[in-house]
Amino acid sequence: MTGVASHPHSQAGPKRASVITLPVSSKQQLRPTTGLLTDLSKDDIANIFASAVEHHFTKGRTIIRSEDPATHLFLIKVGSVNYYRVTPEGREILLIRLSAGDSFGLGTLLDKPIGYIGTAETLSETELYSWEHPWICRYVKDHPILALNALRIGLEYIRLYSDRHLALVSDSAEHRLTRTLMQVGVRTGQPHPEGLEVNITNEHLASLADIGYFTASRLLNKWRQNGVLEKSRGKVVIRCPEKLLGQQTAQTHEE
Amino acid sequence: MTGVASHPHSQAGPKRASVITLPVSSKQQLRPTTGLLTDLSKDDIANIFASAVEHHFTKGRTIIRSEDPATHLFLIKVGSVNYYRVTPEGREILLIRLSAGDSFGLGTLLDKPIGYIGTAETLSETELYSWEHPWICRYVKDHPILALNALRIGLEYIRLYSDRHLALVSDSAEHRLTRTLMQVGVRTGQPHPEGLEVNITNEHLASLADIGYFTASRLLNKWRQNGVLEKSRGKVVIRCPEKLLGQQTAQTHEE
DNA sequence: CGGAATCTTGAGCGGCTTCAAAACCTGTGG
DNA sequence: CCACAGGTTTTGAAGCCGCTCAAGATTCCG
Repeated sequence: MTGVASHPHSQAGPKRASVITLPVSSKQQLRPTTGLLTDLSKDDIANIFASAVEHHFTKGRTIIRSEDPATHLFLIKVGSVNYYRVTPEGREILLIRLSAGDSFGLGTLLDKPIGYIGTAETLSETELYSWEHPWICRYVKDHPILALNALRIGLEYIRLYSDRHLALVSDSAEHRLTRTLMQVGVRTGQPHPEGLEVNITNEHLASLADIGYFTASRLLNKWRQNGVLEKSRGKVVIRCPEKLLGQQTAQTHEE
Repeated sequence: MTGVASHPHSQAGPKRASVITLPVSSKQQLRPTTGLLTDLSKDDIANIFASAVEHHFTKGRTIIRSEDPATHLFLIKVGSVNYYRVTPEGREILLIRLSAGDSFGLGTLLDKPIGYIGTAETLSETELYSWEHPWICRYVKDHPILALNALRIGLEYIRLYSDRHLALVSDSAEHRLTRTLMQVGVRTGQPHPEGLEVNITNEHLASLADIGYFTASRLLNKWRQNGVLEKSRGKVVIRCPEKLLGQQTAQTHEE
């Protein structure tokens, strides 16, 4: 759940997202190096999109469901979706938040696909491309690079996921929330006169950071009082990332 | 750390490990469906092994180190290794325990490999095959199936890893330890007159289950007193798996 | 305006972790 | 054969972080 954040960002366009450098001290990789369609020729890419089906989803729709047999590969054109799993007790655990350029259903590249790992649900109006298993599967045979791109993405997920895991067993709730907030900010944040704007609820933030619902609220409030960020319903504006990172060690010298 | 367990089991031999059914109620997949070399022709496999370099390691040797650039692909011939990462504070967090038939260093299939994710350290006398990045990389170009196998393995890891994560945020320490014990038992356990023998220390078990060192000792003792298992230095013998699973709900009605 | 979703704030407590110290087991070498 | 050192395990006691629960305030939207 935690910082799983980062992800691909390329696709249709000939331009590839460049790796941006962050005001983050640690060596964690916040931006992925490649997307699913990286290194394919323009013709191939055109071909792929020509074979895609476009879908339009309203907010709050479920696209795929955890455990279902994987039949379609998806790539997000515009919008964002939550990718999560549900515990036996019914709690939803966010694995990652995907946005434009990200893909899911990678299992469909396999001849005998494994079931979808998580459930994908739109957070806003979302458009996405989809391909059916037989087609994508045939296509992979001719373009092995696709399988390699998927492998790279998968390995990056594993790394990010183990990052989150390490944080969960060795960091404090506070530390984890800063990590998560920074990562989500970098991935899906929007420029804002006052800083970096992130559209996310406390609940989702908490789930991504693997902390309690209320704990998140308390921490965010503390930071708001410190002037590090602003908070309103479903939105966070990070004013100074540096200070946010600093909080971890500086702790609450006040209160 | 947790149930990461399962993994490939095929390779040189023409026989493929069949999926075994377990006395485990949940639908979790304890045995992987394929190994890295699945679906390659006999000739190809022979070819691959002909190009491999064999290594021999004594107990406690480090084979690869987390963050190092990935230069070699490894496949375990015989023995077992711990695959772990280290927290900033120096604690070792076990990601998975690998054994014969398992491979690591999958990032080397990529043209531009990502660094090794974890550190691999032998637990016993271990023999393994290795291939250098340029070679394996060239080979993948001609045999895309390799990339697909690696992708499948990666996706299975992601699922197992998120399983572990869900368990960590929603299950009790006790529940997690039973899960872990069963998984390790199935993967690396040996037949034993009294039940299933698992060679592992409390410390490693605890790390895989994401629980404290001492908590593991206490739980194991409780179960030993209930006659569910036997414990000695570095070894656990599971007498009745069913009861072990039952513990979770049955709790300690005694004490 | 009403209702639903989101967020705040306080108080209590509980499952694990942490720390300390001692017992134990195993292989090694004298 | 015994003793010793290293790694492993046990057991007790104390304490804390963050979860849980309850109840209210706030914001949004139709």
